[in-house]
Amino acid sequence: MHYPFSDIEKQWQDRWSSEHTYRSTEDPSKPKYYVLDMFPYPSGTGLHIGHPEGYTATDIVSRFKRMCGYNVLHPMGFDAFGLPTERQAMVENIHPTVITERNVSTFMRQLQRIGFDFDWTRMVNTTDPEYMKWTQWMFLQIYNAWYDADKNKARPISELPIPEHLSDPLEIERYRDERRLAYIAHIPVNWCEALGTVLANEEVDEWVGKGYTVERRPMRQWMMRITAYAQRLLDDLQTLDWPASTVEMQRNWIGRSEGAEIRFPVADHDAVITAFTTRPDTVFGATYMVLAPEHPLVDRITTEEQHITVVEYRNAAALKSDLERTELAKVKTGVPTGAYAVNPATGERIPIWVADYVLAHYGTGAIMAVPGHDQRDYDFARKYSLPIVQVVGPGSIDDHALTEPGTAMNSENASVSLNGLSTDEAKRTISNWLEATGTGRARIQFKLRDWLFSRQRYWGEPIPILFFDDGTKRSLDLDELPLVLPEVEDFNPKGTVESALSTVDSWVNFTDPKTGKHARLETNTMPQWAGSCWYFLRYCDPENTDRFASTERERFWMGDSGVDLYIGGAEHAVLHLMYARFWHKVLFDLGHVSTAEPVKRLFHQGLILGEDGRKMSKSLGNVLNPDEVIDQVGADALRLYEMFLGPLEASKPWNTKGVEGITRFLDRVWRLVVADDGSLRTDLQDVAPTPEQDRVLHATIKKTREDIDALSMNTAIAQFMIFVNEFTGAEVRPKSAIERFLQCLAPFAPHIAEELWHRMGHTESIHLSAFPEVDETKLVQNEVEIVLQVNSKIRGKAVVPVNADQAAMEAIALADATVQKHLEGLTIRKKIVVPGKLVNFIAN
RNA sequence: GCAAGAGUGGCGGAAUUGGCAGACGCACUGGACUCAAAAUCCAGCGGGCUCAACACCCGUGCGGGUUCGACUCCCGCCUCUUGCACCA
Repeated sequence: MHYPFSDIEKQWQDRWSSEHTYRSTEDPSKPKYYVLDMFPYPSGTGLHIGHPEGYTATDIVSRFKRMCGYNVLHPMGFDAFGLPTERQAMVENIHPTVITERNVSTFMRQLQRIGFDFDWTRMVNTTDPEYMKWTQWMFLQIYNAWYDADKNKARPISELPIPEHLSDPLEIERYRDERRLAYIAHIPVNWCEALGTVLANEEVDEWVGKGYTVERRPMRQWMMRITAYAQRLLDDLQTLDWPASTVEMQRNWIGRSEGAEIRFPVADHDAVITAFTTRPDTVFGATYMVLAPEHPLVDRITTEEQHITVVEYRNAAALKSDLERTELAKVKTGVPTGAYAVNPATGERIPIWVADYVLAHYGTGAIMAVPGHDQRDYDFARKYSLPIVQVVGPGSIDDHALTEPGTAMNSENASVSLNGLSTDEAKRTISNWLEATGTGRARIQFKLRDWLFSRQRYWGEPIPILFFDDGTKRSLDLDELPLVLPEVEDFNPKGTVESALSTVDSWVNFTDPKTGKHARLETNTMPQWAGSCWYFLRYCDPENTDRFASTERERFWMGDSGVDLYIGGAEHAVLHLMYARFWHKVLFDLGHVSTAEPVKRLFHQGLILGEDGRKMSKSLGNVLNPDEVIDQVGADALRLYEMFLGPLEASKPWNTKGVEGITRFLDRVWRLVVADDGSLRTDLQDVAPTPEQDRVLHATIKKTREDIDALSMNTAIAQFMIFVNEFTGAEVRPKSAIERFLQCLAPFAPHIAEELWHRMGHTESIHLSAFPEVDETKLVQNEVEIVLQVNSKIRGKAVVPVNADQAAMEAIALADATVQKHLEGLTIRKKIVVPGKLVNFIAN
């Protein structure tokens, strides 16, 4: 029969809660450890089986660190703003606040059943007005800041030098607005009519996959100037202990490329086309130019004859989705504008085309096409019979473009020659020439784009900006925050580009008490990412009403390296983790936080797949509910099983038989201490462990310590099983060894460990006890088994004293019958002796 | 296409300054206990050869290489997963 997990788990959870066992301490004499989970979105479906995986891992680490004498912060909260709640509210016709409360309480109940050591007094909820207040305040910090490129940091907008020629307040305001880190722009965005909102590029796939239609539409939007931080976001990746794949993804996302921008005058026209290229050394081979269909110069330079063709082409391109313009469109299309540009290097007139293989939002939206050395340009030139010139050798451009570096050729004019130079030299030389002649300059281009920050939804943080009738505006002061959402009758999409907030006239339209002027409030709200950019700061000091967190407590917990360990899914590798880094850096520049990076060590747990090896989903019917698993086998078994399944970072399938193996193990642990009748076992005695028992015990302590630090929970549990196998077979079970084993087990299976600890006579919680130390002397073995080899093949084994010298080992090896057999008739040419490992005779 | 990571028994997985491949668990087989079953306990469990033991041979995706010795290091492939994808 199973041990009584359902009784003891509930009982200990209640007792830990009433005794505040896991209340975070802030003892300045002890070091701190901040271990963080990515907080969940409280969906209506409740916790799924994947949630406890990462949470259990952090729970183990936090319990272990607490037992090692650290002040530990292991908090939990809810990322509760977002579209699904609003949609659920619409379906059920209940206010999102109520839905959120309901979902949060379900999540909390489920989390508590698993026995996590979260300090619930520090719980945060992004929709709580007291939390929102600081999200809005931080937004305004960003809004009221500009990026000082000289000092390479953000500074308050009040410190922005205003050019002397500006005197009109509106002009000064515009000058500032153009430099704020949060600003309004009119750009094409992903608009979803059915959802009634714009979506971030990264969100589009998800909703299109669910059958929604997303179109590109130019709209007024709030943007975050994350691009100002591109270089720092890239550089600081080196300081982080993050998964290589995530660092790589962020690097790609930032997409730094070095090159030059080159100015091409339009022939017989005053316009100039600026093109960005990473290969300025090939400028002599630029035989045509291409503008993106959306490029602002297209209208100005297109000739009368080409006008209709170009307009038609542009309209067709506008209707294409991004998918059609990229993935599906392997065949490039384009039309000539009829205009010509002058290649500044060759002085030749080259035709200007419009083609949608050039993206409006990257670089300058225009390229110099070098078909000889760029495959895309090559394909296009071949299709439309444009000239192809080779300016880099060696090799032939008969079949394809030569994109590799080489030696410049055919690249000479009256004032500069690249001929004979390597690609690197040629780049330097031409960049200097461009600069000297005013036709261009070296430049670094990033792929990263500014962050689209506004949503046209109800269920998000309102943007605290007032617009006055005279065209001026002001941001709300701290004493006016939080700006809370108004009650609405109906938050369904209105088919307009404004959120449901715009329908609440009394909220939107009012007389500003501070200025006495008539004002309109911004009706856009913030995206879900906003609240998750800084929640880890709020955990440090969640009750604070004067600041998002006091300086002292922020410094105490964020220390000099920020969050010590952050565990969450890899799906946030670029979005949340990039946004949060940016947000944190702005706060850092403005002096509000003490670290340049929020998270020192990051780890992604893998997916738990269905028993069939496929991703769990409702439609496949392979979804598991943690509540059911706990009902059947208990929380400790659920925790242990999820950890034993395999490496934390790997995706691995659930296996019900495997769960049985874990329950069997826990039953064995129970029986190590408790007899069938429920009393303490009589063979549990105050005796000294045997040397072998001591060795297993200390190996277990050592492995537990090492494996928790390495997040290798599965191998620690394997060691627990070895311990239990060893001690189950013992006639007498030394109490001291069993107790120390329970302390090792405690972070993993907190309930059973606590119960047995108390049954063995302790009155204090095992989770507040000091983690056992390793006695290395107990691990030293007197004798070791070595391998005897002849010509590198294993021919025997021998047990030798651990300190046996080479001669002794050789002698033992030579005495082995099988070794002798294999050496018969051969001469030993070489002897390899590795102390404690092997003896190898090379003979022929 | 580019980038990152992975490939080990029937299954999940262990093992890295190069030194006994398969720890631990699951499944399976046998035994003990039982009238019997379940549970529990004990033992076995990569493949080949062998009645069996000893001995021997093969074996970490494939093909090469370095080395006394390679799951581990190097070169070239194949497959899978994830991410990015006309980024000039």
